[in-house]
Amino acid sequence: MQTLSTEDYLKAIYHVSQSSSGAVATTSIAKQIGAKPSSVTDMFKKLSDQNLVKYQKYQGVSLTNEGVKMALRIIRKHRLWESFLVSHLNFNWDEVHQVAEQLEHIQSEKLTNELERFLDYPTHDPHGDPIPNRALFMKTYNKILLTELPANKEGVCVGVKDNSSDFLRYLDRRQIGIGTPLQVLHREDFDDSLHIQAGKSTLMITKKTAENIYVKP
Amino acid sequence: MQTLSTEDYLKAIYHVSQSSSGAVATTSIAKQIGAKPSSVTDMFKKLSDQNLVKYQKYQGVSLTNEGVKMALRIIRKHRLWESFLVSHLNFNWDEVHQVAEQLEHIQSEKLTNELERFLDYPTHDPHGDPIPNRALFMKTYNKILLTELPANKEGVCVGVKDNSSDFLRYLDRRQIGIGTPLQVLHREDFDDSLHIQAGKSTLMITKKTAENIYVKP
DNA sequence: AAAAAAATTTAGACTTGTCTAAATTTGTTA
DNA sequence: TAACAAATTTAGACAAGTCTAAATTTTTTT
Repeated sequence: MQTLSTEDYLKAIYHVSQSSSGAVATTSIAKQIGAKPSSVTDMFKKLSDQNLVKYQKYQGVSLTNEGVKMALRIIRKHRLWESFLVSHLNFNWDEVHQVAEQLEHIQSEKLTNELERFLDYPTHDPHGDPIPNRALFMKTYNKILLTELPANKEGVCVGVKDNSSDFLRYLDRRQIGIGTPLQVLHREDFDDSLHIQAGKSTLMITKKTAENIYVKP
Repeated sequence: MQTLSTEDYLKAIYHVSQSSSGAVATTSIAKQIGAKPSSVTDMFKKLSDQNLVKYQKYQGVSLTNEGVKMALRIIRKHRLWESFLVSHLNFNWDEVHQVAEQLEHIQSEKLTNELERFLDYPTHDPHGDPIPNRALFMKTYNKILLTELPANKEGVCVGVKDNSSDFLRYLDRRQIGIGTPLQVLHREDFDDSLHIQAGKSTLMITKKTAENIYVKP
C-alpha cells in the first residue's frame, strides 16, 4: 500500500510522461508537485526500490507497468469523484479538482466500483478527460485542438487542456462547455485571434484560448 | 488546519469522554487509537498547545469548546459518509466504518453540506447514531438498552452500542436491524438469557447481545 | 502508611518526507 | 572543445508522529 505522497508522485510522473516523450525529468516533477528537485530525487529512489519506476541517475524516470497501473487507478478515482461532485453535489467544473485530489487517495475497491456503477459507468469526467474503467482501459476519441480545426468546419468541444479555475470560469462566461458546437469563422493573421461560432453566438477568442480547447471534428 | 492524526485523537477523546465521566485517561486513548501511551502523551501536549484540550500532567485531558466542535465536525462527516455508502453504494452497515474513517478527513465544507443535502438531511446514520447538523447540533432520542426494557413492553430497535462487523452481521442473521420491533417475552434467571420477539419471529439472545442493542420504548 | 502495582511521562531514537547548501554531472554556447 | 549554465544528486538537518526503555507519579493493596 502506498502513501499519499508516493501516489501524488506516480500521478505526476504519469501526466508529465503523457505530455512529453522520453524519460521524465526531475525538475518537471518538482514543478508539478511543488517540491524541490532534491526531494524529487529522494522519491525517485524510493519508487525505484519498489519497482514502480525505472530510474537512472541524471537520466530521469519512466513508469514500470506496475507504476502505470497504480497511476491509472488513482486517475480513475480522481475522475470518478469529479464526475460525482458535478453530477450530484452541485459543484461547478472549476471547483472539483482540489476536492478530488483528496478523494483520489481513498482506498476501497468496493467504493470505487460502486461509485462507478452509481454514476452509470461514465467514460469521461467533467473536463472531458477519459475515465479508466475497472480494467484500467480508457476510451479516447481522436480530438484536436481548436487551433487545428479547419475554417468553417463543424466541431464539438470535447475537452480542455488547461484545467485551471480561471480558464474554466472564463469559458463559463463565454458559454463554452463540453458539448458546445464550435466552428472557426475566420483567423486573423495580424494577431492570430479567431472569430468563432460557439453554439448560437459568435465571438472572438485569442490563440492562447483556442490552444486549450479540444474539439472533435 | 489539522493533520489526520490530530483529527483521530480528537475524535477518540470525544468518544471516550462520552462513555465515561471526568477527564480522559492516556491509556484509554492509547487503546482506542492503537498507539503506545507515550505517543498519546506527546499528542496531548500538542493538542494542549493548540487549545483543543485541557491537559494536566498525570490527570488526563478534556476537550475545550473548540476541541468539541472539531470532533463533532469529523463525526458529522463520518456519519454522513456512512449513510451515503449504505443508501447509494450498496454497502452493508457492517462494511462502512473502515471507509468512513478515511472519508471523514476530507476537507471541504461545500462537499459536506452538499452531501447532507443530497442525502436529504439525515438525522441518524446506519447504526442509529445521531448526525450533527451544520450547526453541530444532534437530535438524540431517549433510548435504552434492551436489557432495561420491561417485559412485554413494545420497543423498536434504534441503535447498537457495539459497531463491530461481527456483531452487526450476527444481527443481520437474526434479522434484527434499525427499526425492527422488539419485545422481551421472558428473562431466564438461570443464565440471564432473554426470549424476545423480533419482528415476526421469536428467538433467544444472551445478555451480552441485549446489552448492545438500543431500543425506544 | 509502606510496599507493590498501574499509569504516565521523559529521554532518546527511528521513519518519512521535506528542506538548504554544496558537489557533481550534463548540456549548451562561444 | 573549453567554459559556462542548467539540471541533478549528495550530505546533513529538521518536523511530525511514532517507538522502547527508563524514570516518575498516582493508585491500590496489604
